[in-house]
Amino acid sequence: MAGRIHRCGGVMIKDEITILLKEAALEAQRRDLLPPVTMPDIVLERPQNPEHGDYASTLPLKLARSARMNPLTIAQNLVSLIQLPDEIDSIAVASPGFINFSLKSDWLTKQVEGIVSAGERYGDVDLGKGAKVQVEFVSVNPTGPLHVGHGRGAILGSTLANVLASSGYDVAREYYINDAGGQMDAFHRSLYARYQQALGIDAQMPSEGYFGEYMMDIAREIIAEEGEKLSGKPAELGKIGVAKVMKTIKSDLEALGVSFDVWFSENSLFEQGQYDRVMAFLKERGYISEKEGAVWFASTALGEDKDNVLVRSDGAPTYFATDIAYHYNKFIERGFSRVINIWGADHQGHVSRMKAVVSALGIDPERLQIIISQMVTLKRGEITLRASKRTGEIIILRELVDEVGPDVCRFFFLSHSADSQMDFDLELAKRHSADNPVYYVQYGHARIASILRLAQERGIDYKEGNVSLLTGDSELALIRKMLQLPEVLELVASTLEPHHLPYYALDVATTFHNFYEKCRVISSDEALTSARLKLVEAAQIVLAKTLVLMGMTAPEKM
RNA sequence: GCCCCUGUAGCUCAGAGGAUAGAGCACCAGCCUCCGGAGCUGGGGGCGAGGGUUCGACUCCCUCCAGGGGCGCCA
Repeated sequence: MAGRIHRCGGVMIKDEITILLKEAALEAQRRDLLPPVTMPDIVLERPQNPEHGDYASTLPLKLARSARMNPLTIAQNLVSLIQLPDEIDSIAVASPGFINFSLKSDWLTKQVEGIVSAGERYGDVDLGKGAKVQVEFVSVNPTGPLHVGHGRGAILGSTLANVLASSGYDVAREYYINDAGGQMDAFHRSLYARYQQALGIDAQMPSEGYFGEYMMDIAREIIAEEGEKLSGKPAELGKIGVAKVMKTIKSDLEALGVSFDVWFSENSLFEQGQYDRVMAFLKERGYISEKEGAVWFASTALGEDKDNVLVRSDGAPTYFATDIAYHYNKFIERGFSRVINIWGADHQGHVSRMKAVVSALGIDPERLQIIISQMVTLKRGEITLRASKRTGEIIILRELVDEVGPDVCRFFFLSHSADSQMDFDLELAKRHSADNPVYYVQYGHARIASILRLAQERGIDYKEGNVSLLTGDSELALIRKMLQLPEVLELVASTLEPHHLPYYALDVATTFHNFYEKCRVISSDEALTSARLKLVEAAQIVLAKTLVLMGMTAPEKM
């Protein structure tokens, strides 16, 4: 049993210490060493200064006020009640009221075995307990190729989905295809105009149409495949066009390493009757009103600034209306316990009314989490490249991926929090490609692979390696860093902030490179060689896992 | 006018109310008889401004300044 706890690494020991503290606090209250005040949440921190141990608690500081006691006294009282478990080397009290825990180094070294035997499952945590969660992302209208902002959402979503899957959730990755509505209409009419023009007929582009050059390319492609037979059949032509655009979108996403489990069609909401059911549901509950010839959702009744149109006076449902049906489908008909949507900053205004409507549907709005990723502006040196599909000045995602590669793309986008807007300077990205943090991390992995290759060539079997020989500072630092992986996963999964991953990857690579500099792995000392090879293998597992979660490659050679 | 996001080192960004605010790049000075130098070690430099809450604020609240986005019977 003890072995199992060790195998799980940091999270387990962290939880163990938390329980220890809580019990000590309760015991202190029983013994009147602490007044019967309500207990705050016990959180363990990772002190930045290694002299302060592996974990620290500020519980005494938090209790001081309500208990009307000196925090140092509380700390000392608590520590006196804690029995030192095997894993812990020492518990120290530090001013003004910290309790610092240091892990035993032979416990630390033993964890290397745990990492190696867990393999690629190392770091996984069971936060979700199998709960069904949907991550919906990208969901771009099939009216043109993806631009860089969409790439950001794609990377965010796919990484988040990876992390949630490793955190015990049953994850579904979904792309919502807006294949209905006004913009689709504009696309059909634009394509038909281009089709006619390509056939030498003088046709007018609709004013709200799509002027990008790709529209002409699609029209020519269709002519090459189908000839003139689609003249007079704009609907049929549109269908072929949408299919072509979707194919491009899929392949652009694949180039970025992004895939989906479900491609959900907006049209299907009408075909399956979900749309009608939801509207009836809302009407029954009095959320629907009619004025000015249109049908409205009474958002103001739910605290919103204004009501929103569901059905336009021309009878066509709005995007909002179909989105309501879509979310009804997600929560009620498909039974997701949590839904995470990743939207661009231009959809920010949609957030609160969507939450309002979800609660109108009788669903706890907390179950809908919306991540807004701020804008991306692409630059080439000082020149800002504006992305707009309608004007045709598109900065295609594919162009970026082809220029800098998917790994650089993913790492770069991931290392910014979704809340911060970002500039992507193509020139800089290319100029810095040699001393890029991406390569720093991947180089670490390749270096490890090379060491393990050499060991194999020399026929070294390190299975029996004795990890307790790993007592050097740089060796223990590497182990400590590796043990943080489950905590990082927990952090990312609970905050839905994948940007912590690249920073962790950088940290692991740094501690590994540092270890490599200080410790020769393959040497004449056979016992030490075996022990260090085990450590190196564990480091490879951690680095590879982090890279894979980020959707990046873990190269054996560079 | 209202709403959302942002302001941290020369640049690009991290920082779950806690101890001496971190990383990459850039700059300066060092490190190769040996497993991959795409590496390692050291150095200089920073929380937009002002109030407040707190034992303690980059972090929470308010005001101001600056930048970005949104306020359609578009999506």
